[in-house]
Amino acid sequence: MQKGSLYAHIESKADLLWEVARDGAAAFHRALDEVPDEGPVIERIRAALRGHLRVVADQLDLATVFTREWRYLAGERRETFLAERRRYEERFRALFREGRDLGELRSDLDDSTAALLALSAANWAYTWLRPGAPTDELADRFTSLLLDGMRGYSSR
Amino acid sequence: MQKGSLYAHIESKADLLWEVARDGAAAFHRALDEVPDEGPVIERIRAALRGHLRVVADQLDLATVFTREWRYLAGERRETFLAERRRYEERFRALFREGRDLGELRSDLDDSTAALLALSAANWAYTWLRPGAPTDELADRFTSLLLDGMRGYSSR
DNA sequence: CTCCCAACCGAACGATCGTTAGGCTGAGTG
DNA sequence: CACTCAGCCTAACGATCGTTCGGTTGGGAG
Repeated sequence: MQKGSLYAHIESKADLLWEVARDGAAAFHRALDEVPDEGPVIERIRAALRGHLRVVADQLDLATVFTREWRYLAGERRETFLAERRRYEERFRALFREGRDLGELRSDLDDSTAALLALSAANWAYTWLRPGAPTDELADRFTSLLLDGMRGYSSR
Repeated sequence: MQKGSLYAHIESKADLLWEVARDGAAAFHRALDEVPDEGPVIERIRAALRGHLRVVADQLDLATVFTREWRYLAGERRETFLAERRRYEERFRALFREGRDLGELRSDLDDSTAALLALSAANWAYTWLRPGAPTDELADRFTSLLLDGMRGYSSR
């Protein structure tokens, strides 16, 4: 398809970015919706990381816009998008907070730092994950390291 | 300064990118050079993370090129840069490997996953860290989480 | 005082980018 | 069969980008 033909489907380049950004936000939130809100928090964290990495590998274009290209959005669209992004981060943070409050994670856990560390790893994946790569195992390795750390031995 | 005036100092835009990419690689390697190669591995990991985040906060432009914009390098320059980048990652991985082999970290540690997780967090920082931010404390929070995990209690 | 030289300005060039508009094609529909 | 319509191509427009080049400025050095 030639570049001009694209304009039979979109209004402007900025509109296209906005559409893709919304699709990306929806994809990541949908992945989080699949995570049960009952059961062991540890399993839910694992599921959330799996879901995120799946979106990255299966819809790399969406993920790239969601994680980086969104900053070329302008004005109100940018603000609206950022609110969705913050909500996504907050949903992640809530997982860690709940795990701590329920006694499944250490009582002195800083949920902001925990979410930042987990989401940094998840977000950074868009730079090197290739489409179609198997990601569940990778997500589980991350989860295991995040939960049990590098020092001492696993309690599982 | 007008855009044209820049060409009194550089040959081309591509050359400028190449210079900055080399400066960035040098800055990150120099930060790693400051990490002692003796002493507890755990302290060296902390120092390495501190060093990386310091470069990000103090030289955000260099860090941005080192972590993302390098991919607009072409041909041989790109390959040369990527070799330096891989060497940087390998130096990180070696820290975790040594920690495992010396018994300071768990014996079943996957040093590749560990380095990937730590460097993902360190790299992602360029998207949100603002220049001049205090980073040592952040690096230490990351280090603590990575070492001891979110489950159980710290052994320190 | 004159000259030099580094550093920047200002205008212009071709190339690329975002966008528009008109035309072609081919698979339905009546 | 004529007609529609979605989907693509092609050529062109103004704007921006990377780059060049001659000119201007403001300090030193002789």
